[in-house]
Amino acid sequence: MKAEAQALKGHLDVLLLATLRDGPRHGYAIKETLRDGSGGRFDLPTGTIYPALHRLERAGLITGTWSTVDGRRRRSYRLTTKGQRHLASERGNWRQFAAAVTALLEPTPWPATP
Amino acid sequence: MKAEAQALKGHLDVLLLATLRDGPRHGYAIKETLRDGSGGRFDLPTGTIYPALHRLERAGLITGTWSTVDGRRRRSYRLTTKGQRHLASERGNWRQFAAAVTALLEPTPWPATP
DNA sequence: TCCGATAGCTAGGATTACTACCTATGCACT
DNA sequence: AGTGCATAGGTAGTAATCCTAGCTATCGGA
Repeated sequence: MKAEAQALKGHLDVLLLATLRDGPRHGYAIKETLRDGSGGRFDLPTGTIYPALHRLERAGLITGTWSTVDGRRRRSYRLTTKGQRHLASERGNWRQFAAAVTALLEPTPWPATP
Repeated sequence: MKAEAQALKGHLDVLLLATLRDGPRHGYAIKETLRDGSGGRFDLPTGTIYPALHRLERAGLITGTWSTVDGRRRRSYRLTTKGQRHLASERGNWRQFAAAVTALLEPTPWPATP
């Protein structure tokens, strides 16, 4: 398994929710938003995306509706109210997590906190 | 399982290596360094620490040596050359990962990039 | 006609952090 | 003397989740 793989653990859900911030999207579009929004870094296989979306839907954070566009079945997902709240709180959580990791990795004792 | 738990996945190894940056430490001291260095955020159980250290040793990133201090057995770990290289590259990796996640989470289109 | 992009899906494997438990020493308090 | 806590090490088994590998299907272009 790639090293990159494990790094996402626990953060994928927030990222998926974030892609729905500006309106509903279907799975494949979410995948592309994630890829493009990360500069190609998070180019996840559909085998990662779809199960994760089902998980989020089961958790009541997103809801999906079927539609057909050009003969292609699409399932559009949007954030529920619960999902919006969750996104907001997880965003704060990420900031703290990232700050803690960074602090441990780069112990630059600030060049003088005035 | 706690949400916090999954968040660490894939990042624990780097954090453990980082605690050895300034010299050898034994497992319990590593646990404390992690706890204190993260403001109490990463207060990991020994059942997480020790297996992870064994994993890192198997991978050749750290080496441990037994000693006895005050009747207590201690296993002191230090970074190998390979481990130092790994830490350096993973630190860069973390920066990029964190930047990508942050970019996706907070789409603040900078207030004007001059 | 075949291939790639789009669009959706599942089963099973691999990894990893956790819970829960165990042993043992030294010290402080009762 | 006995109890509990911090220190110090460890294991077995479980849960979570992301991946690989595979599947179906439509549409447009080479």
